[in-house]
Amino acid sequence: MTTVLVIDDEPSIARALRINLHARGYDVHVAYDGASGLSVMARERADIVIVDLGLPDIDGVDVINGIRGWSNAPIIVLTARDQEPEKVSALDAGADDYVTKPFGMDELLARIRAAERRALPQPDEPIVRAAHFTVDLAAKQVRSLDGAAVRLTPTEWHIVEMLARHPDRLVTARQLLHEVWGPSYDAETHYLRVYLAQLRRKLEPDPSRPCCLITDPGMGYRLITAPNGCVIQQASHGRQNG
Amino acid sequence: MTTVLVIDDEPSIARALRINLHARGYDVHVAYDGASGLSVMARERADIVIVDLGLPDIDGVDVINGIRGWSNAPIIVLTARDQEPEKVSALDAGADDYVTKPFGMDELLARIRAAERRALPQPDEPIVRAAHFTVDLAAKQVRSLDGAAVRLTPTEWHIVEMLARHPDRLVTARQLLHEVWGPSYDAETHYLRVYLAQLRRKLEPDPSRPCCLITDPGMGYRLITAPNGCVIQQASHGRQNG
DNA sequence: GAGGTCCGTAAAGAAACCATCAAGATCACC
DNA sequence: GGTGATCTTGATGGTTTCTTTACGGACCTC
Repeated sequence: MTTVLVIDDEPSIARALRINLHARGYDVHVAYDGASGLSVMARERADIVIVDLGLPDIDGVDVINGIRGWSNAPIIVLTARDQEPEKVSALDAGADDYVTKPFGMDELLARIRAAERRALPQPDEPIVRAAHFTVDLAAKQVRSLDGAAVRLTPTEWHIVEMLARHPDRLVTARQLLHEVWGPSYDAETHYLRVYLAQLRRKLEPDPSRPCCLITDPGMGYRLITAPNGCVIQQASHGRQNG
Repeated sequence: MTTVLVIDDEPSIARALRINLHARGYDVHVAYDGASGLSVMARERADIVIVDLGLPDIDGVDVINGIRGWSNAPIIVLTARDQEPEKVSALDAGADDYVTKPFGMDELLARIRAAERRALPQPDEPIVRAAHFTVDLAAKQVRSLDGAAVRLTPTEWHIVEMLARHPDRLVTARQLLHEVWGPSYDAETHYLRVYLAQLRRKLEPDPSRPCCLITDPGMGYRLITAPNGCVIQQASHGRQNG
């Protein structure tokens, strides 16, 4: 269940928020000043914070700073102050959104949903496994099977990345040149020969007999992936897992 | 460099955005209708999208849906429509923020910064361990292995923080410059060389042979993490880090 | 089998990039 | 106003990367 912390000293607003949020399945905590807001946040670890700027004790921006010191939970400012400098300072302090009173409850709820959605973990980019190396697209890194990082130049990486984003599929020379060198290099197929040879020297056990970086003569290149349980001749102690 | 795509059919708005964003170091693309907006997005992979709802061809919500089909880039709606149902449907379609015209440029820029900030990864583990030091992201402190705090200048910390937020991942020079010095410093790669040398002097046992703060020539920098209790072996024969 | 096209390999100069030292500029603070 | 810390900028030398040239082999066509 998503927990929302409301920090607002206006009882009517706090009450309206508690009722509406609770009706939609949120777990709601309410604090009526900044100090108790910070302490409730520390205790309850709310998933989302809604904070007024005009609190009786602490300035709202300091509340934002206090939370941002240790939490990345989305913070939505809900306040009557509508001057631009206040919006800017609140947002730059770490607030995620800024809604001015009077506000529409449906809009606020939609903004809460947007904040929730952003907080969901983003799917990671995959790691593409070939028979003798792996391509980690997120880390921009190629590792040999023993886990050692292989150093690639920017151009080399760009080519491997392009191939790894289309595993086992044919990538035409034109596509590669277009993506790596730009639209006016479509005819420089020789660049590819030079760089593919370089990559095979770095990544293939027998560069003259490539088994991962394959040439389709007249067509282009493709990166052959290895099935997960793939048996490699040596490197038996390895930790390649599913 | 952060790339912003503006989809708006009002020339005056589009022009104002282009000028202001460009002046702050963003790379700006402009599309004047939904169809070309979607195609520019597919081609340029903008980091942030600003979209009007009242486009001449496609409805803005459909533009949002079209982008959300394959991209998680933050989308900020900038429109004259201020009815609540439209806000709700745009936000629920996947928009991250909703700003109504007339709008303050400073506020919009602050909302863009907030969207950028959210796109930074937030590691769940607040302490990142490298072979010879640890980075405590919550406490904003670097400690050497014996537990002594290492004194870093604000800029030095900012760089270490950025690297530690992407442990083992490549961080490009542009990303670092953009985050630490601001959007208009993307070309000042020399700053990075100076500061990385400084950091290595403070954090690496042999600064001329870094093992934690690694340069990938032409690509960027990387903070190499160590598993807990890892014993570092002397560089045996080779010279490359693994 | 001659000729052409495509591919793989090697190597060298040019260009871009990086590490380092050090001095000037700026700022906060006393 | 002086002082120390920090940030910016310049200069130099070494290294890496990119581009280009050259050559030999494989394959297909005629």
